[in-house]
Amino acid sequence: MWAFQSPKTTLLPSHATFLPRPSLKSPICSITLNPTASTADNNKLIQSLCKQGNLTQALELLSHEPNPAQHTYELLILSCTRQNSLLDAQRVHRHLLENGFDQDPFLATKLINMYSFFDSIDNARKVFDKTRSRTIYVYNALFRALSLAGHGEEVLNMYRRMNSIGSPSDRFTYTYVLKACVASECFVSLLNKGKEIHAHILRHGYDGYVHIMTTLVDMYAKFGCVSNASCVFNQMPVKNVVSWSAMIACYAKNGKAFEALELFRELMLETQDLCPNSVTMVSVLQACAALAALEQGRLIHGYILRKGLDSILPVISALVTMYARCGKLELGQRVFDQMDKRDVVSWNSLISSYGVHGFGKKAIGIFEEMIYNGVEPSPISFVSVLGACSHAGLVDEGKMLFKSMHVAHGICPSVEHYACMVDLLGRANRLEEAAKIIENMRIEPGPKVWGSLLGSCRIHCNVELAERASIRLFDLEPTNAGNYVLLADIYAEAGMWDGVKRVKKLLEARGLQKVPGRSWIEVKRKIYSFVSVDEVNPRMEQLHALLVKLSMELKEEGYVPQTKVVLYDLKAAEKERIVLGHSEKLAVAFGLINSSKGGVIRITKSLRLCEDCHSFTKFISKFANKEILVRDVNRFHHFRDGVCSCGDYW
DNA sequence: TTAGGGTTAG
Repeated sequence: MWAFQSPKTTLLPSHATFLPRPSLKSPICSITLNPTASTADNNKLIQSLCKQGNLTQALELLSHEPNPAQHTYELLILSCTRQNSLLDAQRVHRHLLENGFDQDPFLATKLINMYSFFDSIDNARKVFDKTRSRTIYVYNALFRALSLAGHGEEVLNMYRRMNSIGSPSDRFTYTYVLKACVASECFVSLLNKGKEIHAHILRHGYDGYVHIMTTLVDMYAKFGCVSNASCVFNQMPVKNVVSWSAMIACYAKNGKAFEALELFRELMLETQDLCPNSVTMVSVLQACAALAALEQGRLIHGYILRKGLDSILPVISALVTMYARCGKLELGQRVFDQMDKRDVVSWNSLISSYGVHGFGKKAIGIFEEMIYNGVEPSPISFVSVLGACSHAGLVDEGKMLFKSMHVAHGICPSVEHYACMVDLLGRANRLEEAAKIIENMRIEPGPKVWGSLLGSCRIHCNVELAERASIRLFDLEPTNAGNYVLLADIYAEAGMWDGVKRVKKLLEARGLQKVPGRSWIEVKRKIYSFVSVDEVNPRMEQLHALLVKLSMELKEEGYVPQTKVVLYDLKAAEKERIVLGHSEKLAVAFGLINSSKGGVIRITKSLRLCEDCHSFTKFISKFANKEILVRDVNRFHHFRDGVCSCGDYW
């Protein structure tokens, strides 16, 4: 047996004593061997080298030791992942096979976890396949690895086989299998699988485990099934801060920002023993950003400072986004400037913030500054910067960036990137070029890409291309009412009333309804919401009266109502009455009544701002001498003195 | 031996 004596003997533990024998020099790492050391000594030495992080010497010693212990391999595997060295990991694996440990289920579990860490899923699978004694740990490790790698269906198939051979699941299995349901593209079929597993959990009495139930809340959240998620959450016998955070995140991510803030309020008021943490705060900030609830966001920022959560990177990135999305770009920039360290997500937050405010060149500048600072762009960096180009009409710059993605940064364009390019070209009325991009795509264009094209067709009223995109969209997303409405809008603008009727019939036949646009405004920390067809809102009469008065006055100043988007073949006066009731005009009127002199009116809209509201708000900003900030579904419009920051390009 | 929620875009 041979042991190595490290030159840094002071680092070694007391058991690593060396006999006074003539020593040999290792050619590789200049450490001295002790030929009399026992296997036990060698194992101890390798283990201590691993614990010290000295993987090179541990491996060198391993190559001379034919009888390493199970625990030695365990520490070596851990050390390889800590040092992020796949090559060393494979060396350990080979050694382990040569020494007859290939059927050890404990080490198989460790190896599967190790290969999962290195994203080497084929190797993880091979280890599982070769292990005959498949304990629940081995199964769980593979389920975890496959779920993380996005192979959800494979996990579910194996889970079925596992059940059929009578191999029992444990509480860990359920969490991994639930995760598998959302680790796949085939959402519809796997939602049903998730529901089946939910039933298994109830049947086998696992519904008291907080981890499993929280994973279940998260699974329903990721499928967009908010009511199922809240049902599970409400029935949980024990909830902790993670369960609350999962439910708040569910609301924040699924367009229920009001509910997210309300649940956070409940957490603060009704649970004395639970303290929100950084993860909770990120979702709460997202909800504030979605509602443009600046005052609430400021309060949350104060809470974050008091709790010392202001140095956590995801929290700061969410703060940057919150301020920018509440119209306070300069505050977002200030938070970013004060960061001690930044990661790619922080940079992406700032890039997209400038993007939604229409500062395309500035967004490109930040993107370049990020690279100059040694931060490699991520796929989302490109989505952000291409989006910024699109809002600002920077077509050539966007095309260059798109090209550089693969050439300079080795990132293959995904569906999201193609959707950005289609949007960029489409908005700039280069629709044929946009269609050409889709034709030449190397991957299957999904609904996002066709949706971008249809959106651009709506802006430039291109009936022929819109029909082409719609055929694909109605097939890919048969229940998305928004696509039908866009096509109907295009027909209406083109005066093709038969087409409008046809699409409306299709919408009805599929049991779908047009989702009305909604606008919000925050006044004295309270959020007021408006929809155009709101008969129960007690303020409606007063707001309508004000809008009629304003409309008459503005017409004298040159305002001409744009009624071409009304989906009915009606007389001009009737169409005018309909567009005057749009939700953002109601919010503007409410803001005029309730804002202080010199105060900015901030409005958020759930859809794209319509042309009439855009023109109306420009006039109001001039003749009421008001600064109005409207965030629509895509970007900001900053109205001041009769002009909009988008330059009428949106 | 293994587990749950979050960051940026669309």
